[in-house]
Amino acid sequence: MPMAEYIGPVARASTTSDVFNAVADMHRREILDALITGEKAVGAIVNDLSMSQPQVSKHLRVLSEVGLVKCRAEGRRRLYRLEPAHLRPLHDWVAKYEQAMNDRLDRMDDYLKELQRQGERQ
Amino acid sequence: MPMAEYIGPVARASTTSDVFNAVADMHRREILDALITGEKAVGAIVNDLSMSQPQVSKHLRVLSEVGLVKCRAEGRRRLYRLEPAHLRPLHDWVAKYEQAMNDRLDRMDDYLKELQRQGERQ
DNA sequence: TTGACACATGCCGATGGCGGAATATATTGG
DNA sequence: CCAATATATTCCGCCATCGGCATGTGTCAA
Repeated sequence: MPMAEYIGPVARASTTSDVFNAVADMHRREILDALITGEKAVGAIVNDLSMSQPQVSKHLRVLSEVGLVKCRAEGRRRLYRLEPAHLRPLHDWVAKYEQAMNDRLDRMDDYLKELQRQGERQ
Repeated sequence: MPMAEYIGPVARASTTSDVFNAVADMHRREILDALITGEKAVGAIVNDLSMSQPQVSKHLRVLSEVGLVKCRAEGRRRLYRLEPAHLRPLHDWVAKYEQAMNDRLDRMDDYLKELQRQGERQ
């Protein structure tokens, strides 16, 4: 068998800067979860979760680049807030599978709900 | 300033085998999208998308490990099918943000729908 | 059994991304 | 201006992952 010439890695889909990758990281999800109650300063996030400050800043940068958070300066603090509308791509993508989801396994779920309704009526 | 001792990389959240990471990869999303119409053999996927066969097999392995696809042998072919129920974690996580999503930007959406309804009535 | 087909797996090089440490930048108070 | 605080950025090492290539494994057909 002839050894084929090595071609080399093809230009890979440049990662970060798409929402799917942004939320793939657990720590970034934790940060988003922390912001769900309202805007927070970086230091508050650092305290709430226990991550280093540079780590938080860098993750916030990634989240910012995909639009999932916005920043507002107040004195020497930066208040970050959620921009949940930018989860749309993710939401829409998952929604495509809900039909299939309902068609397959969640028949059982419907069945259970039906039983429940009948139980309530008696 | 004293040089701090280097501690080394902390045990990082072991990646693959969570759904978020599985769908973070564009090619894996394409494979899932290809399976949305029903089960397909590996070769069919290789043809539909244009990826190498080992690439497809490896991505299918990752998707399989997180339960997003199941495999069925038919002769010498392996038919893969979607298991959309395993998108639940993703779905539930995104759903947490829908309230915030509606509360913020989609007031405009509601407003547009209201206008539309009024337009239909006249 | 042999050969062809369908797929999985192993190995490799390269790249990206993550976290830690250190430093830079900006803002406030005295 | 100076020190302290709050955050961003830079540099670096390591590891995971990705894709290409080659090969292994199982199945069918003749």
